[in-house]
Amino acid sequence: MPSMKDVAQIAGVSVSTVSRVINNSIPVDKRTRLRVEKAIRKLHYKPNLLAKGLRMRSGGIIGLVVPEIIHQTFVNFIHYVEEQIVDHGFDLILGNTNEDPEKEERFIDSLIRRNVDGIIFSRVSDQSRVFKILEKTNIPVVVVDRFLEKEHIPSIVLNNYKAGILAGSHLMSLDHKNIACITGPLNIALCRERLKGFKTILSENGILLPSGFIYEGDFKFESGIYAIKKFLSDGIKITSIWAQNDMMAIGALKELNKNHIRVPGDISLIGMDNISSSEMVTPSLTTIIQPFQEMCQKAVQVILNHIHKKEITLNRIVLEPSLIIRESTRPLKR
Amino acid sequence: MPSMKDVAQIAGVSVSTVSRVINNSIPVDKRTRLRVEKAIRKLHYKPNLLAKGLRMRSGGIIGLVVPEIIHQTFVNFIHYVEEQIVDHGFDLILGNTNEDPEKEERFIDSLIRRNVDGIIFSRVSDQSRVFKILEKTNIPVVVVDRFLEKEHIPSIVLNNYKAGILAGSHLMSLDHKNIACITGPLNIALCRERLKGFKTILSENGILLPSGFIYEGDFKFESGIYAIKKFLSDGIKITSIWAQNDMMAIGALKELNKNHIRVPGDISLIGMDNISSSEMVTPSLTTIIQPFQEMCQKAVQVILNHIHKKEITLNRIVLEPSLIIRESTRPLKR
DNA sequence: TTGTAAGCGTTATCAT
DNA sequence: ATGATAACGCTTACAA
Repeated sequence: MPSMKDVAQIAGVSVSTVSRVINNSIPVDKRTRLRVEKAIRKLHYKPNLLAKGLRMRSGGIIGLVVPEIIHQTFVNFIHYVEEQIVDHGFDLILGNTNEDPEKEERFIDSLIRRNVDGIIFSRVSDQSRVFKILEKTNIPVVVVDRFLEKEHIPSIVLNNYKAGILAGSHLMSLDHKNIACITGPLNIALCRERLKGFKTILSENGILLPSGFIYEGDFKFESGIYAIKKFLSDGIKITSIWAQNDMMAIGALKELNKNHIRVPGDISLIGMDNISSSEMVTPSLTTIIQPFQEMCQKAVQVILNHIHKKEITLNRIVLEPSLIIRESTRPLKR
Repeated sequence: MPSMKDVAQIAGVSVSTVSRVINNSIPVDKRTRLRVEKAIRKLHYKPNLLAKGLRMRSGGIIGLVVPEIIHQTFVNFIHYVEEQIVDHGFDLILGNTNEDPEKEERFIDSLIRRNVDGIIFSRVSDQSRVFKILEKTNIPVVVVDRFLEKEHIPSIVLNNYKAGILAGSHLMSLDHKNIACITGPLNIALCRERLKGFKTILSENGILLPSGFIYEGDFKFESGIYAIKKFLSDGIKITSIWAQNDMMAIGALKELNKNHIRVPGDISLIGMDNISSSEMVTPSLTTIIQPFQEMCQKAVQVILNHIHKKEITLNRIVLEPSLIIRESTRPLKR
């Protein structure tokens, strides 16, 4: 690979001049600029990014930390973050922590040592020790899909409370009164928020959500299956269910099918996330959409603002979910 | 961030000694080594990777090029490649080309300028100009899921012909004789291979696959829907279908459901890829498994071999598909 | 407008 | 066994 030196030699100038031409930082004489550009073309010269990054203390890289790769939510984050990032001339280093604090720490470490320009986390735990490490680096950081109570770190979150409201309202608008909920892990705040919104809107309309009507799952397909098994063996009478993500909703659908309970004929079903399978299954799922693309846009924006020393976002940015009605919900027949 | 200089100062040695301790390249006196290590711990010192990469002409990075991110096949590649790579101490830079040659070129360019240690492609086109560029760099390169005819670049591919054989054999073992196929884009070699295997095994058993029984799709959900619409409007009589990926199979399933054609009651259905939805739908899909993990392992292995100057793989490595039987196929009733 | 030279944080060569 | 020193390829005062 040719270096600036080579270009300088061919153009008959010094390396600083070449640098100036490339970054057009300082005015350069038209004629010499032309000579330099010609040399650059001739050699197919491209500045080395490590040298540049080393010198500028800025690697031209954004790190994205996900707790899992094979999971549509994070695939969305990866997709949209990549899209945003390359648009702004950065490269993306992807790291999967597998929820392992040690892997997480190693990855963050590596990012710091690469002079990254920013780090985007999706769904870290409050406990995560990495924030302590990052505090002393002034590397721009943002958390997506999770609000950290204690830390003063900007986060982009969904209005999960509202999601619960949307699900509940829709079901009630269809006249359902016997309603169940399959939640995600309740040690995750966003699951509690969703449930809270759901409960609130129901109770405001005089509908109770007994604890037996709530099944705590883990966001996986199997949870949906177990939930239905539980509901069935408990013999509770319900006409509708909200599952806090599509995966569990589809699990529920599968188990309902197996027991010859029709959706939406006997039971209306709502999911959340709008994963691709949600419109592929029969019946297609009524679900709640998270604006993933917008979340990632905001996340990258927060980083860029920080880099350019504009307003540093210290609070949270809240985005709104929306309902998409498909085939799995219908008015209660009397 | 502290540098070697800081460590050296505290330990009262020169930077070279610090470097030696870290890389234990050359023997260092036990006592000085201890002093240095203490200083390192005290400062939480970690070598800067850009400086190291610049000096060593090796960035400690592997680039992964995918044509698309939101697509289970590539999600698999991303997942397994990441897994492999960090195991070997590299970081992963991910680039999505969106099938756009210009984006592809920019990405490769960026990788080269970062002194990457290897590049893994998934499914590039034969036309791709980047290989010309890469030829002069002697950066290890490997292609997954695609065999490049012309170039002498190692590739990891599936035995797609065999996949066709597996699908056909399974259907015939269930006594099916009226068989249709929904293919991927036939300008992609692997689709032609799959079809060829399928046709071959059928004809060896005296079963014809008339052109009207073949629908050329594009691997997307909608293709499955259109295929069924076409078969139905053409009025062809079939009892089983192989779709060359699960996405299209699920589309077909959806459209069959809509037309009250039962799977597997009226029609047996096979997919390919074993995407997560394939066991979530009802009936769960009989499908063909690609050993994605193994493919990625081999890919990384090829890169590592090249790096360590061991045997440089110049040929293709072929891996075998396997059949997993679930609910969507059953013996033909007479 | 241009060149010289120092510095970013390493590793590697050559002395000592 | 250890230390200077050059070099990796770039940017940026400072000089000219």
